[in-house]
Formats: sequence, structure tokens, C-alpha cells
Amino acid sequence: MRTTSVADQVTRAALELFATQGYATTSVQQIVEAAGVTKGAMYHYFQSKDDLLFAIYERMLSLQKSRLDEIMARGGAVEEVLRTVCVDVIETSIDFLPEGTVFFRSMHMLTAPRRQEVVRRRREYHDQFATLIERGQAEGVFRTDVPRSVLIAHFFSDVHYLSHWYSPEGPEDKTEVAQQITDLFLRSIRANGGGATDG
Amino acid sequence: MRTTSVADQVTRAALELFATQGYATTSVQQIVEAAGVTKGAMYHYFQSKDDLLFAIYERMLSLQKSRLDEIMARGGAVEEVLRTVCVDVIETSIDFLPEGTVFFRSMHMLTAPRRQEVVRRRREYHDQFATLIERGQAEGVFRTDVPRSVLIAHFFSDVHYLSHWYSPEGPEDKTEVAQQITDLFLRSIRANGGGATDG
DNA sequence: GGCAACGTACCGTCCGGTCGGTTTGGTGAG
DNA sequence: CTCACCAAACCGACCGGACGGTACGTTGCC
Repeated sequence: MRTTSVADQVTRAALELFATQGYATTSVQQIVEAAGVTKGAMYHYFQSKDDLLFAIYERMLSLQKSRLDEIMARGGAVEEVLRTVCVDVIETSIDFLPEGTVFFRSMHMLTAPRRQEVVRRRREYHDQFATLIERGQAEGVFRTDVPRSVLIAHFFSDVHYLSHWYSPEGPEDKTEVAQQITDLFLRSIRANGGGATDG
Repeated sequence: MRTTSVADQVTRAALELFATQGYATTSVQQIVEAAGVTKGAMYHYFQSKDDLLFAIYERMLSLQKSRLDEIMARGGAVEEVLRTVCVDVIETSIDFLPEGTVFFRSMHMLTAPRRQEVVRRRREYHDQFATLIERGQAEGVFRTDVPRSVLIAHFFSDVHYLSHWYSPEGPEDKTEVAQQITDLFLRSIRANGGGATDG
């Protein structure tokens, strides 16, 4: 496992530096020094600095997508499926908090083809989420007086914002926060104004 | 008004370029070319590239803060005050959409003292918002079973996320969206599960 | 003539990426 | 076991160029 160690160390160091300093202000030299390797070694495993950034996104995107696929394949009542999806994406986003920070801050720095690939993957997730909302609306459980795009944005905004306020060292528990946010969201999109707030 | 024209043009050009390309990847040369001025002229009005970024934030922050002060000074029932505040910050955030993009993406690139100043200003707004929630909770109109920090983050996430999905050219109307998002938020934080959704 | 408002040429620095060379780890013949 | 051999892994000095910022000259208005 010696060969992957270098790539791993570099990825780890890059993630931390990108998260704290930003992509553009982090030099390749800094990364390789933090990783304890040389520039030559790094360029042996990665094509470019850009490649490093993409690798970080890749890992997070593919994991979240595969989890979404699995949950939706299980089926069930639309509101319960949606609840599971919401809790899951919030929890995994907390697990990948540094990745999220880098993601939303530096995605626009990717070269065009790679950025398009990332956008495509994100849209896939987004669209799948949208079908859930649509189903719920068709069944009459979710409100239709607010545009679907607004409802969807209203949820993803929470996911997005996590890296700006949530701290694993803070008082809030990951699982609880995920349920609380999901609860706030579900209550706000239900067709009738009321409803209990079971976990 | 000839003297301010240069500074204005530069600020405008910088804002647009920062929003589309990011701060770090935009060179001073690009900015001055887009503004139709020279580098010398720019450095006559701004101390540094950093200064340009701060000026963009400054404008947005001071405007939103003064509007918040005014609304809260008017007083009224806590839920109505909060509603007004929410609608206002969403609408002004839409008015300042490019600023928002640059803000959340490049704030961490500011030099330490300036970044601290920005953080301080943001916290002021944040704290004032928190007192409103607190008052509502004390009066029994807002729920207390979810941590206040989560409720607050749940709202600001929407404000934050606007620059990622909202487009003035899109189908959504600014005023409507502001009311819809506010509505979703208020419904989710009310103490009882129900309630009408007046605009 | 004096001062603010610019214009321009240039500097020191740093950065992503490269490239020729060296080390290392595995293999198979003897 | 040994040694020749090779490919992959790795090293690090170096390059071309871009960038932020400055020094100093020039203009034009009072």
C-alpha cells in the first residue's frame, strides 16, 4: 500500500490547505511540504493542481450520489423517502465539511471541462431530488403554491450553508442537527399548514 | 463628478470580474482594462487589490445594516417585524446578487484585519436577528424545541444560497421569491405546527 | 507654479509545471 | 543466494511568464 500513500497524503494535505487558505492562494509547494513529499512525486500521481481539486470533489460527489440511489431504490412513502434523503445528505455533508467548504468556494476555479463534469453530477442529484418533490406534490402531501424550484433551493441552501456555521466541536450533534433541519424543511413544504414533527 | 467616475468604473468592473472569475484569478490588469482606465489611476484611488474587495463588501454591509436598524426601530409584533426583516434582506440580497457571489466566495482572501472587520459587521447583523428570534420564543410564538442557532442558520442559508440559483432573468419574481422564502421560514419556526400563510 | 489626477515603464517575486537524472523494488537467469 | 536488468517511483533544480505594486513623468485645472 506504499504507492497510494503518497497520493493519499497529498490529497489530505491539499484538502486541509484549500479549506483554510483557498485554492488559488495555496501553492503546490505548500501542499507537497505539508504532505511530506516532493513536487516530483506529486506530479507523478496528479496531472495538475486542478486535478487535485477535482479529486476532492469526485470523492464526495460519487459517495453522495450512490447513497441517494440506494435510498430511492428502497422506495416507500414519499415523505419518508424524502426525510431519509434529507437526513442522509445533511449527515454526509457534515462528514465532508472541509470538502464542502472547498467545493462551494473554489469550484469556479476548475478548468471548463472538469467544472462541467462537476456541474453535471450535481444536476443529476438535484434532478433526482426534484422528482421526489414532484411525486409528493402529485400525491397532495406537498404544497404547490410555491414554485418547485424555490422549495428545492430552500433545502439545498441548508446543506450548502453547513460549512459556514456547523462545527464538529460545537454544541450541536450531527444526527440531531440533521433531523432538526429536515424537520424544519418538511414542515415548511407540507400541503397543510400543520402536522406533527416526529423524528 | 469626474473624479469618482474612475473609482466607480473600477469598482463596477472589479465586481463583475470577481463574480465571474473569482478574486484570485482576476488580475489588476484585467480590471483596469475592463474599466477603461490605467493601473496608475486605479492605484490612485485604491490602496491595493484587497481594498477593492473590501469596498464591495462595505457597500453591501452598511446598506443592509442601516435597513435592519430602521425596521427594528419601527417596532411592532415580533412575527411581523421578523417577516419584514426577512423579506428585506432577501430582496436586497437579490439586488446585490453579484456582491453576494463575491462575498461568500472570496471573503477568506481578505487580509486579516479587513476580514475581521467584515466578520464583526456580519456578526452585528446576526446578533440583532437573534434577539428577534429570542423575543419571539419568549412570547411563545416561535418554537423552542430546536436550538436557536439552527433556526438562525436555517434562515441565513437561504439568503446565502440566492446567488447560487436565483437569476433576475429567470421566471421567479424578486418580491414573490422573498415572500415565499420568508413564508417557508416562518412556517417552519412557529411554535404551533399550523397557521395561515398570508403574504 | 503648484497640486491633484492620472499614464507608463518597470521591478522583484512567486508560481505551476517540466525534465533529466537517481533510487527502489521486483524478477528471473545462473 | 547473487547479480544484472528494468520499469516505476521519486527527486529537485530550473524555466517562462504573470502578477501586484511602485517610481516617476506628464497633464491640466486653479
